Amino acid sequence: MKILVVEDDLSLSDVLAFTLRRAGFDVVTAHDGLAALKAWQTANPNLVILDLNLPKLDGMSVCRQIRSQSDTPIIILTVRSGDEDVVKGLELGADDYVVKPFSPKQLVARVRAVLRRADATPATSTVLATAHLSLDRSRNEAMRPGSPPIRLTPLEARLLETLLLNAGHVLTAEALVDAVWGAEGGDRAMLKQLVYRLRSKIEPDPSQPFYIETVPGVGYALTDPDADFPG
Amino acid sequence: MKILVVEDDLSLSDVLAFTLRRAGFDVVTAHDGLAALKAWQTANPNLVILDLNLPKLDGMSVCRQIRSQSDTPIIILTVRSGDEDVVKGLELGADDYVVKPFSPKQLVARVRAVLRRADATPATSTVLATAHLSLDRSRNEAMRPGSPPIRLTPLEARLLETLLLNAGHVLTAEALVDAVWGAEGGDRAMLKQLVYRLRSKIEPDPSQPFYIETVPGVGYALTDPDADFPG
DNA sequence: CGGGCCGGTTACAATGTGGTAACAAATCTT
DNA sequence: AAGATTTGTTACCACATTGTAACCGGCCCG
Repeated sequence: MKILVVEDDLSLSDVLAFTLRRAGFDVVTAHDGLAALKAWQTANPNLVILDLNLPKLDGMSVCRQIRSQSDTPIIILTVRSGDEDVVKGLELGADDYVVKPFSPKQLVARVRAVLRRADATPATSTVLATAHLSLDRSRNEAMRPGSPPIRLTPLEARLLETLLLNAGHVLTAEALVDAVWGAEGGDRAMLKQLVYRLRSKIEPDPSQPFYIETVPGVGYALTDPDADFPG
Repeated sequence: MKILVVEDDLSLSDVLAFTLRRAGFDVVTAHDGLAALKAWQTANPNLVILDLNLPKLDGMSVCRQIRSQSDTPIIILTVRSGDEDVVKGLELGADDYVVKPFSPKQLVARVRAVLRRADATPATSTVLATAHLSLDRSRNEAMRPGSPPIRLTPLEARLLETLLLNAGHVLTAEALVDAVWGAEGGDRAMLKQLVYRLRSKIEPDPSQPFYIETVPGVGYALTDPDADFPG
């Protein structure tokens, strides 16, 4: 996975590059808008992290340019908080945004969430599975051995996918909301709702969940017989 | 939990160390930038509290250095308020900052908040244990060999976590209250209550506690068969 | 011997959280 | 355009969690 980081503050750019590399990504950097576009064309990254105020060509324009030619996921980096800049960035087609200051962990989490969402879309023959349960991501169907496939709605499928990708681990409500709805929209109450709907489809006895475990005050986890002992 | 305090003002440094130790942390101190880096490498702390103006190597550089090699949480300590220094520190990857002058309680609260945020995220081995008892912090479950897991409430889990982190050592009531409830809220009476509730869940015979020992007039301690014999 | 302090225990109220349900708005199908 | 599906919204209930107070018994100390 290759990430293009566009940030004019060199020290911050370094920190970002370091953090992302340590998280296992390839990183390319650019420090102004024009260089960003050039780098984007030559490096063809899977995701762009984009500061909004840049020399030579501002972030908005870069975002618009990239969006007009592809649907590479874009995460906007902005110091201004809580106002229309953010909204505008998202309107331009950005997939998420992070407001400075932010912690490295937070950024990596967002990057992962966006990438997961992005490559979940295409109808590749993605089948995720544990011993008990599998999900055909191209058809949005959940299957249990010996039972007919169950049709899921897109949101339900994304939720189950996220749980499946972390089978055996507890995911916080916040992480799940992020993974399913992204930065905008999404809410603990809606997650509750969605979990309920998913359970009522895949749990043989919804009143006593077998697959989706609740961890009160924390979140949910998918039961995995092959749960990995720490390593 | 080990904390590295980097502060050149010796009297302040002493106060910090004392405060943090009383709150149940291990503390290592350094008084200039170079010593800080050295101490960081050898002590490998879970969190760094970092003054910005230091002799020999300034705080910014120390921060950048540490950040370039790990994501140990960093809290910046600064006397300058409300200007870009703080922002810059945060951009370098610090996780929080505290402006002097500050109250010890406030600092401890920030430290706890940052630590909680830091280790709430990953799927690291969130299992603490002694020979008799272990705690899965991600699920808030206590386990005794041969018995099914016991579900704990968030507060109970935090209490047990604190005890477990200092297994074999006596913790004062005050330290425990601080650890569980943070700077605000919390009360000796509530601790009594919480200890009772935790005991009734994990002690086979609550009337004769085996795990959680009471030290009258002082606090509580968790029994640890591997308590540190000197060496 | 009696009072007061301390910790354990019990009871209860206030609050929070998750599960369930019903309904409206938006979207997709046909 | 009509109907079905999906999603967002709200409300409600049951129960868990937490905070608060009171009570009891031992123990120290005068």
